[in-house]
This record gives sequence, C-alpha cells and structure tokens, in this order.
Amino acid sequence: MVTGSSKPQQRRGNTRQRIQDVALELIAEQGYEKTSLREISERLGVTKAALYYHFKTKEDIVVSLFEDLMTPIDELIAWAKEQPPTLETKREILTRYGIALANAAPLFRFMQENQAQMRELSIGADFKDRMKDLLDHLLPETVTLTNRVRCFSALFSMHAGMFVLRDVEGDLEEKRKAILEVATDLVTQAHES
Amino acid sequence: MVTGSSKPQQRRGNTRQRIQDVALELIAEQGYEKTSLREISERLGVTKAALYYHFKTKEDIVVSLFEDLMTPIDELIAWAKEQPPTLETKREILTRYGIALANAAPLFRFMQENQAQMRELSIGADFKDRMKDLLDHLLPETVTLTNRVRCFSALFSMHAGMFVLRDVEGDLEEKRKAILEVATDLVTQAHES
Amino acid sequence: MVTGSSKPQQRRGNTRQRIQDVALELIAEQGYEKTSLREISERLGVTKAALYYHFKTKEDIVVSLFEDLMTPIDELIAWAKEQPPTLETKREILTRYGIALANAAPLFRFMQENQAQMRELSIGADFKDRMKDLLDHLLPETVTLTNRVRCFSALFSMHAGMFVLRDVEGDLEEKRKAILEVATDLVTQAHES
Amino acid sequence: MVTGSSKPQQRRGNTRQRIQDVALELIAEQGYEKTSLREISERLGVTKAALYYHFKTKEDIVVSLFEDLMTPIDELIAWAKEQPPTLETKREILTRYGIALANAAPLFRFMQENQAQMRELSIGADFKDRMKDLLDHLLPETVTLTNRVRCFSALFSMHAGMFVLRDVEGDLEEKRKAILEVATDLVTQAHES
DNA sequence: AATGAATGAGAATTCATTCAT
DNA sequence: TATGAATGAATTCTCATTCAT
Repeated sequence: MVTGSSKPQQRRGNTRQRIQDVALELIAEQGYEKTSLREISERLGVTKAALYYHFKTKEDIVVSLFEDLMTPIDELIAWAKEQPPTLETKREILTRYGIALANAAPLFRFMQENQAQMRELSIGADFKDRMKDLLDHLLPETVTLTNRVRCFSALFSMHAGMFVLRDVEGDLEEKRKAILEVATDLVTQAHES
Repeated sequence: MVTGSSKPQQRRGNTRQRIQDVALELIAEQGYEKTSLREISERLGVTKAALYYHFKTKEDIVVSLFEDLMTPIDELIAWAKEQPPTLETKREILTRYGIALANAAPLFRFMQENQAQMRELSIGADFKDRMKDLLDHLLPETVTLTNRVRCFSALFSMHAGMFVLRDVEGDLEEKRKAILEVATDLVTQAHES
Repeated sequence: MVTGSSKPQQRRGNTRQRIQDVALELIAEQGYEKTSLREISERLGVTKAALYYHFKTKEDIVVSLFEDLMTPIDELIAWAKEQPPTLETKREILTRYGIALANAAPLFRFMQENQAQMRELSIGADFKDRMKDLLDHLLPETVTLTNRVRCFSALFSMHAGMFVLRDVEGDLEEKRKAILEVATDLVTQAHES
Repeated sequence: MVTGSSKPQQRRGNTRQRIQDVALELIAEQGYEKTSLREISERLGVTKAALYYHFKTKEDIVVSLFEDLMTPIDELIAWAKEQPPTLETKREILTRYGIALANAAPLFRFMQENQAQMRELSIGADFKDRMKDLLDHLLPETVTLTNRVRCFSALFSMHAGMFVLRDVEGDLEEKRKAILEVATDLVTQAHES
C-alpha cells in the first residue's frame, strides 16, 4: 500500500515527515514502548489509521528515523576507510562523529537511553556494526586491551555526554568542545602508549 | 509431590526472594515494559496474584531490587566523605565502585540499558543523586569543564564497560582491570592538569 | 449475514446509542459496580475494546446517560426562574418534574437505588445541585424547618414513588397521578402554614 | 468452624463486634461492593483471614448487621399487631419507628443509599416484607390509592430524611421532630380523607 | 483466635493493527 | 490521503476465598 518504507516521496504532503518528527520527540522523551501510536496521532491531529497509511508498523516508524541517521555515519566510515590510519585521521574521525552526533542529537539520545529496546528493534544490530567499524578505525596498530578500552571509552563518552551534559551549567558549544577534547586525549593516549 | 515433577516445589519462605531473582533476570534481558507479571509468575510456577501478595505493584518489585543495590553505594559515599580529598582517595573510590558494580552487574546493566525507563521509575532520581555525589568526590579542587568531563567519563565508562565488554574476547577479570585503569587515568589527568 | 442469525447485525452509526441503551438497562437492574463492561459488550455482540472506542471509561458511559437526563431538568429550572413564585408555579413545577421523571424513569430509578455509587460518580454532585435548586423554587416565602421538610418530602416522594409503585397493583398512570397529588398537597401545606 | 453466624457469644473477644463496627462504617460510606475485606481488615489491624474466622463470607458480615437491626423492628410490628388500629396507634408507630431509625442510623443510611445492592443481599427481601407490614399498619380502613401513597410517603420520608438532613443547617433533634411531624400529618390526612 | 501464603476468577484499560469507505 | 469503527491479545491489578499451621 505504501510505495516503499525506505524513504522516497516524503515531499508530497508533509505528513510523513511530521509523523517522524513527533515520533522522535515522544520516543526520545518516553522510550519506545511507552510511546503509543495514539499519542503520536493525537499530537498530530490525525487518526491512528493515518499513521498506517505512511508506515507499515510502529517499528517501521522508528526504523525510518534511523535510516536517515545511518547515512552520515556510513559516509564517515567510508571516508575513514580511504584515509591513512594516522593519529590525525583518528582525531578527524572523532570531530566528524561529534558533528554527526550533534546533528541527530535526539536520536542518539534515544539510542543511548533505550539500548535494551534497540536490541529487539532490528536496526539495533546494524547500529552496533557501525560502532564496531568506527571503533576499529580508532584503534592503534598494536592493540592492548587497555587501549581498546580507551578508544571505546572515547566513543562512548561522546554519546553519553550528549545528554548528560544537559544537566550541567554552561554553554552547549563549549561542553561539546570539552567532550571532544577528552575523547581525543583518550585516543591519543591509546596511540602513544 | 515428591521431587520428580517438572518444577520442584521449593515452597518455603523464599518466594519473595525468588520473585526478585526471576524479575531481575527477565528485566535485565528484556527491559521493564516488555517483562510482564504473567511471565514472571509463570516462570516461577505461581499465579500473578501471588506476586501481589509480596509486592504492591510491578514497579515495587524493581524498586526493591534497587534498594538492595543502593546500600553499598551509599556506604561508599559515606566512606568517601570521611577521607581526605587526595588523588589516592579518588583512586580508591573508583576501585571500590568497580567492586560494587561487579557485585550487582545485572542490575547496573539494566540501568545502563534502560535509562529512559529509569526516569519514570521513581528510584531513577535517587540513583542520579548518588552519581552526582560520587562525581563530586572525584573532581579535583579546581574544576574546569574539561576536567569535569574527564571524571564523568571515568564513571560512565565503568558502567558502560560492564556490559559492552561482554562482546569482547578475553578474560573478564582482565577486562575489568583495564577499565579501572582507564578510569583511574582519567581522574588522575583531571587532578594533574 | 442476512436476518436470520440469532442477533441481527444492525451495525450502522448507532453503536454508541446501543451501548448507552444496554448499559442503562443492565446498570438499572444490577447496579453500577456489578455491571461489567464484558457483560455490556457481550450483550451487544461487540468486543470490550469497542466500548472504549466510543467512551473513554466505564464511568464515562454512565455520565453520558446522565447528561441526556440533565437537560430537561435544567430547562425546568430555567423556566421556574422566570415565573412568579406563586403556589400555582410550584404546582406546575411538580407537574413538569413528574413528566421529566416519567420520561427517564430507569435512570431515576438507578439514581434512587444507587445513591452511594452516585456520590463517587462525579455527576452525583451536579445532580444534587439541581435538586437543591428545584427545592428552593418550591419553598414558601417564610421557611420553617417543617415546611422545608414538607417540600423536600414532596420532591423525594416523587422519586421514590417511581420505583416503589411498581410493586403495587393498579394502573401506572393513576399511580403517578396519586403521587403528584400527594406531593402537591405537601407543597400547598407548606405554603399555607 | 464458627459456632453459628446468628449472633451468640459475641462477648468473648470483642473482635467480632469490632469487625461489624468497621464494616458498617465503611459500607455505609462507600457502599457494599466498593468496600473490600482488605480495607476492613487493614483498618482493624488484623489479616483478612481473621475475618473468615468470625464470618463465613463477606455477605455474612452484612447480614449479621441487619439481624441486629431487624429485632427492634420486629418488636415494633409485634406491638402494632396488638394495638387497636386507631389514629393514635399509627402516630405512635411513627414515633417508635423514628426512634428505631435513630438508633441504627448508619445502617438505615446504608439501606437507603444501596437499595440496588440490598436486592441481591438476601436480607433485602426480609426487610421489604417488614416495610410492607409496617405500611399496612399505617393504612386507614378505606384505602384509596392516594392514601396509600400518603402513608408510604410518610414512611419513606422518615428514611430519606435521616441522611438528607445532614446537609441542612440546624439542630439534629429538631430536624427529627420536623420529619416526624410531617410524617404524622401525612398519616393523619390519610386517615381523615 | 488468628496469620502467612496463595489462588482463580475477573475487573478496567491499553495497544498495535485492520479494513471498508 | 485519510477516517471511523472495530478487534484480539495483552496488561496491571483487585477481590473474595481457602487452608495449613
């Protein structure tokens, strides 16, 4: 009935887009299970049935959100693949990743706060793969366990910082810079040890 | 009636405990919302109503789990309060926290993976307070934003490590040591910079 | 599919109405608490969930019944407000009230027999206000306690008569006339004393 | 297990009595269905199971309450039977009935407000019979429909007054007198017309 | 004279989903 | 491009009741 859940044609009416927006907002705030289609449709001023015109299932809505998100990360990974594995490259990866994160903050927050749900949400595995790819591009040539932890910690702190820092006073941009600095330090140390 | 039936009837005074065990197991695996009381009671071989004899609500079950968990953390905080704020103390805090984490791994994993749920679970706020307390005890005297991030990152990486490292090959104890090392490094750097 | 099956499928736009009808019938007979949504839906040949499409809660169903009932009473009160406070007016109030009562007999009977339930049913208070209004319009200018009781007794006897007289032999219309006569006497006496 | 639910032996421990007291209080306020055994036992500081030591079922508790109540009414009826059917006697019946009412006000209030429940409570029918008996003793020799209504109205107003007058300002004793006066008037009129 | 532990039945409510229009 | 009406399956929770101790 729908022409394809991938993502074309979302420029005709803007309803599809609006569903995604509202869904993201609610799900980021309340979690996947707690957010009902009724709630989404009510906030949109349409009926539940309307959602089913645009998406095959509830999960489909979330999946569609992540598809939009995956693209920049895939591009980042593709880019990283073609660079020499220097420290400079790794730093640039973190910088770029920080930008991707900032551009899709609510979605990352959702992921961060609903990891359990993610696991049964089909795209969960996809995302994990990406993270593993990215981690591999951060690791130094000789990988000790400690260094692996450092790089992982760098990546993870960037995610977590995204939403934890909301509670800390201070300018958002500065906080992002501080996170990036710490993450870069970690990767650098991994490289130098 | 004697042993030999599929599920041995170990009815004694331990039902409450058994409910907690099963609940923790299921909830850690599937998340809070996805785990129904039916599931818990069926796996236990009792009726749903029996759960309500021991706990007032579903949330109450989870809360009871966390109460057991809070105690060691509160003790750690109390201990920290009485120590001099030296780097040595901070390192010891991390070490002890690592032990607390290891002792209640499934519960921390649940927290880690269900942060969204935690927020509406009443004990969510309690736990956040503890984390803030603990973080305060890790911070150096002069706190720059970057150093705050470092300490936060140390704490958070310990949590995250708990469950992410399951996917990595290697001895569990070694992995814990590596995480503790990275966390200690982070706090040390915060202290020295 | 055509007529001939046990319950003719009169699905049209009338489901909401049918729910109200069945609910009134069952609730008048068994009381509010004793009447379950399962019972209502089964007698209707729909699922429980269908009820929730038309009404937000069980209480909502009852409230909707009473809203239909309130209108004529409100009109009566409005009318009374514009009349001179003569004895003639008061008699007319009783007459009209008797008609309203007869038109919504089952509902009044429910109220009469479930006053305890009414108190927690939200419309309970509303209705009480109406009764007080109506009573005020029946009172003579100089109100002794005894006269207040007389008027109250008049009003209340009309309600009670509604259902008690079912047990007494005789023509319904005549019984109504007798009740109205007694009530009118009471108000008249209040007026003359 | 219980020696008999009728009512002997309630002087040993006073628990039985206390159960009745609390049950009456709660049921008068909330109705029969809404009052749970859990509530009763909690307010008493005993377990639900304890209630079952003293009463066979929930209904049994209520029945026991009514048994205590029926006695004075039965005595009143017995007394009435032996009097000459004069107006004076009828007036005295009302007076005595008023006293009985006052002595068991909460129970009458329960009856008044839960007529629907009464019908399926087994003693419902019993009570109805008593009322009919009493009514018969109030009726004049030549009974017109109107006069029957008057007497019924007298009886009913006494009941209803019991609890409606709680909302009216003024001394309780005076209010009772006013009600009795109106009721007596009604019966007198029935007699004279 | 009472409790601790449990049950079976049932309640109200919510949800994702479907389909004819 | 939607809506109105409905469903089936599940959920949390409550209740009266039982019984061994």
